[in-house]
Amino acid sequence: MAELNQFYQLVAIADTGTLSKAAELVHISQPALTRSIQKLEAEWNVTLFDRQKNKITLNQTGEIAVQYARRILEDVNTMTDAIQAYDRSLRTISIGSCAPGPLLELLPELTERFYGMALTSETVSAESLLPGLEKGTYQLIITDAEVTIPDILCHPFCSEQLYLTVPPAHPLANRKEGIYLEDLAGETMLLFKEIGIWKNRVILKMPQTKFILQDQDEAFSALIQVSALPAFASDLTLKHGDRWQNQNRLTLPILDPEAHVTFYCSAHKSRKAYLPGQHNL
Amino acid sequence: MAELNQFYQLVAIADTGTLSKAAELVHISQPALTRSIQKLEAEWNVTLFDRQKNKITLNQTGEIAVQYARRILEDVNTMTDAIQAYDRSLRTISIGSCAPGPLLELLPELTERFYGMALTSETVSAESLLPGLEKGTYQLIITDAEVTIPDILCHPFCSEQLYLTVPPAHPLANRKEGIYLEDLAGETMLLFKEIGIWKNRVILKMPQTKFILQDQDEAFSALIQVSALPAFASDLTLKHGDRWQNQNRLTLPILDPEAHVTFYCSAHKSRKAYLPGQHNL
DNA sequence: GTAAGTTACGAGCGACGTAAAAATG
DNA sequence: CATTTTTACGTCGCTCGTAACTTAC
Repeated sequence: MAELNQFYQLVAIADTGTLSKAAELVHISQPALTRSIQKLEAEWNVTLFDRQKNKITLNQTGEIAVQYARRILEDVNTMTDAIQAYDRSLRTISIGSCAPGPLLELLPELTERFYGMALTSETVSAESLLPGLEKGTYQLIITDAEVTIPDILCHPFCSEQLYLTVPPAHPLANRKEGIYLEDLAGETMLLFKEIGIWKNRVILKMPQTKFILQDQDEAFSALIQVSALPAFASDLTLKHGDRWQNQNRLTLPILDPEAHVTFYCSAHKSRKAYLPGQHNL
Repeated sequence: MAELNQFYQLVAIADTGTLSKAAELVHISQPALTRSIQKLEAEWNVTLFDRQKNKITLNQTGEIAVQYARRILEDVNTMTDAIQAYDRSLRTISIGSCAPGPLLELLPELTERFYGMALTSETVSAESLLPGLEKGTYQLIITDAEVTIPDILCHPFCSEQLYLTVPPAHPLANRKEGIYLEDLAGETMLLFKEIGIWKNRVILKMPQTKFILQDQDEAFSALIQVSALPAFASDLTLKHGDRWQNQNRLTLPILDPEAHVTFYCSAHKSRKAYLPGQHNL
């Protein structure tokens, strides 16, 4: 039987023009390549090359063979890609969340419970979560509202409380009992860009506040360190991130009701095992 | 590198359901098949089967792999078919003729001069010869008129003279000087079916004559033997065929001008070598 | 002389088959 | 007990690389 190996060698000869260079390309000796091609010709009982004493050239039959060989090798490549991608998908839990905070709670738990599986997570718009769950883009989604759809299991998962962090010298620093969003009117704040649902719940209700956006995690931490600007935090980011460690800042709870969210975790009932326990509730 | 061999084995497992039967199908021992499949899985770093202790079943990844493997194996089959067909076409001289007689002259000569090449010939309608030559269906055509087309070489090749054969007891048997087609009015004749141009030149001009058609060569010879009916022959069929041997028949020349034809042989100038010498001219 | 292709020859590795073990019904 | 799969082990064969030869530029 002809083998892919030989197709590969054939294409290499077509690409390089000589047996010697092709042999180098496919990492065998030149005589070995000669024999391999001779064997292929014998197998098919055809002539693929015009042979002069020290020169070989693809003949018409050979050109046709190379065309086919190229296509088949490509097909085999897409085959292996597809197979490996599918296999990986079986070992991967993809998580979509409407906010970054719950992922801080969820990922460590899943990492531990499903050792050996790959976890991918992203914070995306709330509207794309349910379609993503149904199309299989996500096996697990985190929403800020309960999901009631047949075959989809939904548990309350955790809550998140928003805080303001300010340097001790900041005028608001003495408001230990908490502040309201409207107290921040006229202020300039640092704001992490990927905050999902918080944008609609909080930021859009603060038209009087100016925000300096930052989408890189490290850069954000650095800015927190060097600037005196207030910024948002939450019980979850405070609990998990090292973003706030050693920052010498005060944390003041936001008292508006929008600043407290309950998150729900949903998965298809066939993926029941992925659903986490309840946290912070 | 994964090899076609393994694809074949994979498909065999999918088709038979067990390693044992598949091993039999692909003519290796069952442990060898186990190893080969294990190697494939290791190569791709993927699991293709659900394994119980003494049972294996294709998993989803495996099903996908089988689908691809089937298609690729089919593609390889069409590949080899195409390559071998093309190679054969390079070693084949296809001849189209407007009459069977000249082929009797031509084929022996070409067989000798192009030993190792395959010859295919057929008697077809005169109109399909030139298109066939230009499309490459034929490399050589025999016509009853000269061909004058650029890049096409045309030589007069041979002539054919029509005869009537009758048993000695036939009323026409004494017409040694020859007869005319109209003399056959009212007669019933044996006629070989595949006569190409002769149908238009001769048969259609004999509305008063009845013909018994026969398209099998051997059956025609047998009928000649046992019947007293007149039939057509020609100098070429008399020279070459054994159809007339030991038939104890008289041959009378047909005196009509239509009964004598000059044939021309044409080929593309790139196939100049195929053109035969001149015969019977 | 250099570079390319084919043939000859010997060696090593890989795939094969046999045998044995383990599990299932 | 028959069937199926996996592992172990020894052998055979295939393919490889080196070397030598031929040819061409």
